[in-house]
Amino acid sequence: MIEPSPPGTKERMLDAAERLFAERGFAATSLRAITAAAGVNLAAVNYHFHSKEALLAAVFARRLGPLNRQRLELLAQARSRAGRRSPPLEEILEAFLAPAFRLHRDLAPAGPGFPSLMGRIYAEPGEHIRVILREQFGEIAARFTEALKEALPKLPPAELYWRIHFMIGAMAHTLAGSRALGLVAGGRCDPPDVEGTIRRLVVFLAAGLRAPAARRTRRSRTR
Amino acid sequence: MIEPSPPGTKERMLDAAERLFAERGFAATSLRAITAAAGVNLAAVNYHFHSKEALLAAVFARRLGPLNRQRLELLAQARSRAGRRSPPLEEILEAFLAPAFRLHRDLAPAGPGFPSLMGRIYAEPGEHIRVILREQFGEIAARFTEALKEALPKLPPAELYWRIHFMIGAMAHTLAGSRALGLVAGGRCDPPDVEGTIRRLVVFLAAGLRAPAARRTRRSRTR
DNA sequence: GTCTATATGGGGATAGAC
DNA sequence: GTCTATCCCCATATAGAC
Repeated sequence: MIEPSPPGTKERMLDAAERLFAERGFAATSLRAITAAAGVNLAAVNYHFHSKEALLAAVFARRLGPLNRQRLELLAQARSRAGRRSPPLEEILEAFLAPAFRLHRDLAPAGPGFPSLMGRIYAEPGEHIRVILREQFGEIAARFTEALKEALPKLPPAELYWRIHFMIGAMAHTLAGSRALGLVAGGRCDPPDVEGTIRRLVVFLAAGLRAPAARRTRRSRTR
Repeated sequence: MIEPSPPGTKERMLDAAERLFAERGFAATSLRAITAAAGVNLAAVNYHFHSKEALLAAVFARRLGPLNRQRLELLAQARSRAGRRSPPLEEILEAFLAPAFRLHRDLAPAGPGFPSLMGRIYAEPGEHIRVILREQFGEIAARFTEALKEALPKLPPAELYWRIHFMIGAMAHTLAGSRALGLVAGGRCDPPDVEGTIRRLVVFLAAGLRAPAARRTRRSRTR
């Protein structure tokens, strides 16, 4: 569905890198492990890509291009449905969140590699990763921040920025498919239910974003 | 305030490890870098701790013991204030969140090492880390899940588990002090304002947790 | 484009003197 | 408890044959 043709060397390496980076983290994954999993020679990684870092960048570029295009398209659809008003907050959130989560399903045979990697990447240090994030998310962040501002005109901008930060945290952690869920739920949640996850996250985030801004005055700290 | 006596070799190593693990990630940080930063000999790490993984576990154990005790104490205080009723949702959230964020301030001279590390650790793969998380957070997760259930009696348990998951994601991402904030806010948020951050996060999460559970029926997916 | 072989450096861990 | 010196392995990257 995504790529029906038999994968060549380059694609097999991207697939393997995507999966192993997601499973073990960037620094902990060796090029040897990747080339072995892909069934290609070790030297191929330096022929097709330049370096390990460039391989990571290629992994991201391959998915995030289409993914971000889909996000913007869903946002545009929501805008055209809304006419001159702001689209409903829920539709903005869904346009942002759903494409990432649906990769879980659409890439099912290849495993949950990329979404999990995308969820983790926000937490990984390293300069190259910062660069990848800025390049891939800059426009998306600007467009959705603008849409959220219109949908929440009464929220002070600083408050909105914080809440977007919280939102990204919730999204990333959920995408990462973290073990932490098992800590608390004992297996009672259902990770494969992608649409349910999106819906739950949208409901949660919409309510959080709509909350009245915190007032300055609360009881003084005792500690 | 936390440790007035001059730090010995072991403490200096824990300090350096905490900071470097937070800045560079576990796998990307060498023991050589840690011992150099601490001003101790390389071999000391294998004398005082057993291995690199055991050093990481020691870093966590040193902070999470007091931190989790403080969380339970704040929860107990909220319970006693509330009498026979459930404590307000906001106070439960604050009991859970505030101790972690206040380390940012209380450990200020040593830098934001541990909170940032704690925020990132949820996203790091690796079996040892999973073990650390389970041992350090098991009781906390159980106690706070119970308190949240009482405060939100109408919320189906499965929904609550998901929302706790979202909550941990927002907390972790915020603790990690992520670069992503800069992406969206352009420096208009104020990370050092710890109490403000706690307040904002509590307001956001309380609203999300209180949202009516999502209904099954929404418009059918077009894609 | 793909392979073998290797250069070059760094990693964690440890032995054994002091 | 702390040091030096070293073991042994694995990392990324590249050279050069096919």
